[in-house]
Amino acid sequence: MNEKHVEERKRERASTRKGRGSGVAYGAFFPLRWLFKKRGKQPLPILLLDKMDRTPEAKRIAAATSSSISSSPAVQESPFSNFLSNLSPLNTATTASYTQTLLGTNLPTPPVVFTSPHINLQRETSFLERDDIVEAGSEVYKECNTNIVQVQNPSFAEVQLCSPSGCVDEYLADPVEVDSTCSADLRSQRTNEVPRLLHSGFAPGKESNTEVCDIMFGSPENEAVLLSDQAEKDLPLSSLEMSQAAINQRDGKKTEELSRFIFEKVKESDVNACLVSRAQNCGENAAKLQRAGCQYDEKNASSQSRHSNERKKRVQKGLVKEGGQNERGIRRHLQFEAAKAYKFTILGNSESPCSLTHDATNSRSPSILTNLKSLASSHFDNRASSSPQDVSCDTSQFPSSPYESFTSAQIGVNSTTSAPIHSGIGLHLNRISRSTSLSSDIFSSKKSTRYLRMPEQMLEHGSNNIATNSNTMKPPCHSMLVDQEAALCEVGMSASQEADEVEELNQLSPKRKRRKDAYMSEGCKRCNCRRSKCLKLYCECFAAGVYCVDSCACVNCYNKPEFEDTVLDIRQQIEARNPLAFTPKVVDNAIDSSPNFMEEQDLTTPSSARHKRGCNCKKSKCLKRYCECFQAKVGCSSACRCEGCKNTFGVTPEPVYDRAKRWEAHPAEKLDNVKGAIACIKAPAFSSASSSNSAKISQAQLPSSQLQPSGAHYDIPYDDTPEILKETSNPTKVVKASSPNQKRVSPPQSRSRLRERSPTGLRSGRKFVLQAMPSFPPLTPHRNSKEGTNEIENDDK
DNA sequence: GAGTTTGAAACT
DNA sequence: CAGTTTCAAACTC
Repeated sequence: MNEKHVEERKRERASTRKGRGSGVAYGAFFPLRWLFKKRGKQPLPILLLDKMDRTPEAKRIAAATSSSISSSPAVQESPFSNFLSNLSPLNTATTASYTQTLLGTNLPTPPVVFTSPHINLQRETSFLERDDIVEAGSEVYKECNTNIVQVQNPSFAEVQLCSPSGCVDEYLADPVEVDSTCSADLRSQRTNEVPRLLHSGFAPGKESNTEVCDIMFGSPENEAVLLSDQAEKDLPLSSLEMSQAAINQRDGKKTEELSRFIFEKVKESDVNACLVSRAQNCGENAAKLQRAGCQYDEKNASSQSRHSNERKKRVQKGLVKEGGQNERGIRRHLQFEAAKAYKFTILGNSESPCSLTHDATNSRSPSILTNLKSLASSHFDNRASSSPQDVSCDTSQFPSSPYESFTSAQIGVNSTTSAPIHSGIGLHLNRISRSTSLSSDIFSSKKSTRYLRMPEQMLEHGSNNIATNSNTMKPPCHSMLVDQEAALCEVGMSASQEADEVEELNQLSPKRKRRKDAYMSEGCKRCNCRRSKCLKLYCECFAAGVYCVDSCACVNCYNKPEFEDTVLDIRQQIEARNPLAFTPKVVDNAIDSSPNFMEEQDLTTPSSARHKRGCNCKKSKCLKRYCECFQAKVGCSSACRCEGCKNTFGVTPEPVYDRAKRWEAHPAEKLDNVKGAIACIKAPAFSSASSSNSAKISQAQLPSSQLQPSGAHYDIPYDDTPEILKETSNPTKVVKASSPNQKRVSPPQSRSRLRERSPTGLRSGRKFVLQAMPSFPPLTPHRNSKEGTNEIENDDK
């Protein structure tokens, strides 16, 4: 942190600024900025927290940061981009309007990464009736309940968020998926053509580019025809019942090819141009789709159509302040991971568990499916409670940027169902991102659960199964570009939950009660940061991946949409230090374990969840909210290093730390413990997880075979192999396997000896765990390796 | 509401 | 990387 860096950053942004105004959809290029960063073409800006203030200069810097996303001149001037810029003129009011809004050179660039309602409002609207989606969703819900296994690709099994206000859905739902669903065959054909083009070489010629682009993103003309035909044939809902297998096959192939293709395109710096073209096509599709959607409305949903049209008019007139009262307390989730996922895909990182291939293979993870199931359940529960008039669905909210598409993707309906996926650029970047971060979609669907209105609730309902799942499932990619605020704040709680809330509220201290009350009334979490600028993990909002809201009492807050770039930078820096920094603190054992284990676990108990890193309490005895485990209403696990733990949600007979110390003092006991652990492992079934003490024991002694690789087992303590555990001759190893406190347990010589004996075994095993987890993919290759290193180090500890 | 305690996060 | 500092929430008075 020094002045030099500040100046460099200013200059860098000033120079970048000059390149703006190219008429390129801003959002579409944003990921490339990340790409260039990662590829070393642009140094990572060093954010100077200490230098930041509310001065105009600082704001200017922040604004400049936000605006420094335009494509490079080189890209813009490439033959390919020139060609594409002449293609697919924006001839619809929709596109023109939106493009104009975004491309105004003098306008502050709206936050794209954090999909903003404002952006949405600027778009012209066309509505599919929400009831249609809801109705379709009901069908899917049945499907999910009866045969969840059919959902082979969780990344597409997104849950339509259905807030009472409906505002989120309205602006994010995208009916193109209907198109994509119905045109699966056509798209498959296109997909099949991609390899041919790729193998035959890609020349930046006009025809080839056009062809590839159309194949890549789908011909807008064809899609439009399909849409129209579909609408005329009155097919929209029937399309929802299309074979999931066919869809997945198609998507799987396509995304894989797309990722490859995009990677090639990035190399040629022409992806921007291609995206431009597709952004334009997207606009065309929007108009066509809009027409198609209107036809359908007229035929099938006259009453809803009326409401839709009324709302459309209001929106067009700018009279609808989306959400109305319902947007109070609304905030936007930070959406970094989506960008990273996209970037990752662009980079074609084969190491990433986020890779498409990985996605395809891991998408069948039973735990994922289970989570999906619960999510679907909760989602549709919410959906069922939505009032009809609030379920209109704006079909024209095409994302014009990848980020917006991410948003839609995340909130969009399960593609198995009516999954709104965008044609054109949005659709495909979206799909890539979704494929790349398959779990994130599902996990981020936490917004669809009534327990997860806000992060704090996620913790406070940690004892609840669904909440636990959601906690667990809040992924590193948890905060994908989502405009989920309304949902987070609006989704209601059940009566019992509310009663619990009230009871809990009554037990709180007055101050805490006020805070809690404010929270409950606001429906959103509020921070009170004074010095961190809400850009550190100290800030609960920031740590939760949400923007601060006006009701926050924070001072000098930078965790706001207008500082999105700053937030992104900071977040990236934090994740560089700790890739799991933004992962949920509480994970569900169910996710960490095999289906068998899940069956044997009582998932309704707090013990089914545990704190990811474990607490480190010394004085609170894990009996106060200082303790993160206690706060999350989960039992302390073997990951904890607490002293004198009396966690009522799950207390080991003997705190691990104490036990570790005892072992250290009396090594002879180690062997006994080892034998006991092995005996426990060999036990046919785990004891009831509802036992408060079982959490630590079962987790610590769980054989790795049951922990991997299906789940998001990114935690450290339990991933040693059974072989290691079986080596009872070396008690230290068993201590390692069963306790995260090995750092304090293992004598240095033992550790070194362990390394000597198994120089690679543990490392590979650790990496396997990390790479096998679909839910929390490393964000960058660097981080990937770093994380692996960290895990190894932790292992050594 | 002010002050203290606590433990996580950040820093050195 | 262990120790220290910073930070904000939790808690007490």
